[in-house]
Amino acid sequence: MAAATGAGAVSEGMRRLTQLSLVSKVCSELESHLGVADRVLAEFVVDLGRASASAAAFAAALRDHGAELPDYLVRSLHAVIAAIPDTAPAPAVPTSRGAHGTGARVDRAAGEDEDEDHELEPELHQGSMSRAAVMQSAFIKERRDIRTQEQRGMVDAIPKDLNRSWEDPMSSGGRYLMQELMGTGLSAQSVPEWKMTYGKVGTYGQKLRHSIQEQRQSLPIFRLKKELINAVNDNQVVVVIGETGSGKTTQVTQYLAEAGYTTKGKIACTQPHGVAAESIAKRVSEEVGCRVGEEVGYSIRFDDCTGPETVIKYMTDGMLLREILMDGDLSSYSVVMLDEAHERTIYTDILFSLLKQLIKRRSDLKLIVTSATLDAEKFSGYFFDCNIFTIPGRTFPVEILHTKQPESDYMDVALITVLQIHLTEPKGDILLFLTGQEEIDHACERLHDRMKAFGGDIPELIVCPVYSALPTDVQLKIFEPAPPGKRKVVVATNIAEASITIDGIYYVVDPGFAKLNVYNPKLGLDSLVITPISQASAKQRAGRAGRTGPGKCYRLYTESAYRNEMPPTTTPEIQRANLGWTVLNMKAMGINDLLSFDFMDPPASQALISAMEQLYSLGALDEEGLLTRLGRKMAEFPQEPPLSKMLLASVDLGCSDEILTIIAMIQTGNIFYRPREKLAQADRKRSNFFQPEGDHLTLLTVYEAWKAKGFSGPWCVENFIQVNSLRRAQDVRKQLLEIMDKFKLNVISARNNSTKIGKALAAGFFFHAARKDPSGGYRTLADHQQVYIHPSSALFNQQPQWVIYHEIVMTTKEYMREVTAVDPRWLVEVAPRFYRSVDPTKISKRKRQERIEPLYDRYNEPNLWRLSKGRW
DNA sequence: GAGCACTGC
Repeated sequence: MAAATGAGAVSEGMRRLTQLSLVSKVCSELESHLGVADRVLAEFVVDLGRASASAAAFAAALRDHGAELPDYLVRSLHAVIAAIPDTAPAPAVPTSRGAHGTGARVDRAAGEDEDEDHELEPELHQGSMSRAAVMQSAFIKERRDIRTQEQRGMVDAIPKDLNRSWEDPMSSGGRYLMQELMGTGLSAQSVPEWKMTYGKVGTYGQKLRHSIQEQRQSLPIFRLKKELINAVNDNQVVVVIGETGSGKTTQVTQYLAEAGYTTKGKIACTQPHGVAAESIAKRVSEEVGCRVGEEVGYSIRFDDCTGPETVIKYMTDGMLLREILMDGDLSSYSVVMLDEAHERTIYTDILFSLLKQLIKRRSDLKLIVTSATLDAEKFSGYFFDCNIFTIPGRTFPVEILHTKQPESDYMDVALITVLQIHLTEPKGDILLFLTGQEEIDHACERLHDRMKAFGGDIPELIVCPVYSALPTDVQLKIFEPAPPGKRKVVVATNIAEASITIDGIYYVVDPGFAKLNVYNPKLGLDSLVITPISQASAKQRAGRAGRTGPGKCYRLYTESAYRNEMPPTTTPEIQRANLGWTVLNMKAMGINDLLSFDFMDPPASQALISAMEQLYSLGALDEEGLLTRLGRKMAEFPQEPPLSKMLLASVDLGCSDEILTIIAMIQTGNIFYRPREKLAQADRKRSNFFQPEGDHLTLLTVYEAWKAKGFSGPWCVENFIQVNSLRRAQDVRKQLLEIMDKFKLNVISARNNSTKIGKALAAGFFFHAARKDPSGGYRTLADHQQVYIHPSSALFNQQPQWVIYHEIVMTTKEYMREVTAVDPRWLVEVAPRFYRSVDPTKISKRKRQERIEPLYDRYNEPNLWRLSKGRW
């Protein structure tokens, strides 16, 4: 079938087109007859229809599987099929349930050759029916699942208009991209089929319809060019409200360059996301007519694509913060544009304050802060009541649909909605927001499977997962519209909410929710919480549907939930994150009085204090809260302070080679790949790497083994290891190594001396120590919390007396992740500010067993740390 | 016996 070409294929395509419109008609008919609540049944029927090669087959399938449907429905469906003008009576199909009228079939397309049809028909028919048989059990099961949801009131989530048909002529030969990819060297056995389409997505080049200049001039900002330049000339700070699609990000820099600002220095434009900085720089360099890295460049972690000629520099906000650390006056810049400032990353928030001070010192420096409408007044107020410049957006209306009742399981409803859009809505790509990688993978897999089951019967739906573990170039490709006649569904996290331009999206499905990292300073513990998104985020998401034309946004929550339960804006990151790294860097910039620092929205003072306590116990701050020499070195490393401490300690201990690798691996995360369907096999493979000392050495072992195999990709696949993660670890390691070189820190191997490695680990993570508890599990030494070794740990079956852990995750229990066994004497040795051995003659029986205790109770007496003396 | 994002340096 797949190979059918020529007239046969045309007639097949025509047949399927007719088939499709038939199913649409059935569905719209269903809707008018049965109302919304039966749309689940409609889904089922649609599925049956898709699996059938003809109306007759459809009718037969209805009779065979109709036992699951109410009689009245089966009757009315047969009536509908028979009444469709394009159908003609076909030979009755024998059925056990007797006759509900006769079956029907689709007319052949005009001019079709009789013989060919005969040749095709049996094969199509059989193939389709056997597919239908395979699908039957799945559909019935799924329908039951859906029915359960129906009882929970979910069915109204399914969008209404089923009566529209697909506008574009689809390609009948739309086969699966994976078939083209066979033989690319990827092992089909280990890589899920739907993932194999990655490399193909976006390789179609979209021809630009207009010249670049025409495009630039069509942007809403173009009319305001002169006013904008004047505003910047006349004001040192301007807040710019640039709505989506206004062109501010790409044009403002160019206008200011044309106005002569680049003769006095560079123009910096910050972005919260590296992918955005990179893609924008590429776009702007096209417009300017240079290569990236010449006049226009970008600078993100691991990728500094700038040169001596670079005058327009797109960069991450974190990168500009690092530059301020090196040059407090930013003397090489004439303009700083903080773009997407409403996203309120920690870095933008600190840049706010630093730049506010800097413009007092440098009257020639221009500052532009872009903002969403909602925050503009606040931003202006913070920057001396500066002027607000509004650029209207070029957006199309977006119809917003809410559900009538709350959802309890957004995932299924989201998938049904996507399919519904695909089957019934006119052309346009779909963007679905989910909360995490696993959800995305799961969704893509199910969509792909479903589409495969449909075969070539309906237009192709290209499934595009987007999350950070994917290589950047793949992500960038995904942001192009689908080729004509095909539809794309981008399944993404909040990464797609803003910053990144995705064209061709007409439909947005927003369940939403999002995962937010919430830091509890009292417990010193990060936890990921699925929380409802803010109204502002919801608007952003909906806006994604109106970039290319009028769109629709399907919100899988009620309008009342939107109004009453969702917060207007998201809490700025600085008020919910662990501030260790931030505080260390501020100290390194010479900002000592953090409690009276001019934050736009100050973090809780408890969060600042506990960050300072942690830095003190690591030896990065002294008793006065001033940066130590050790702290200064730690600030050079782009990672959490405990990791930097661990690395610096490893230099003295003589195991920095190993610790470098461990740090790179631990920061990368997601090393082991555990596909749902091969959990046992994946876990077996993983356990081959287990080391008796614990997870840190296990990670080291994985990396070393990969290295010994020449950094081989197939080896990773074989061992259920995520090759992208290892490559990133390799990058991180390389970067850390460069910093080590810069400061002439020795890279020494411990040569299997695991004690050295253990001590280095303890030097960074001594406050994450726990002791086996007689009542089961462990208790942390610092605050006696009950915790457990994570079942994925190499030590899960060992349960050693004393351990240190990298982090605690709260899931069903409080689990320690990345656990290593330690000798408690190491703790006293490496962290004298935090632990001391207890005099056995002066303590209680219980304490005598422990023989080690934290030096102070940091929660009840937060200031006690000032009393302890230590030498660093 | 398990569930977890994103970004940034």
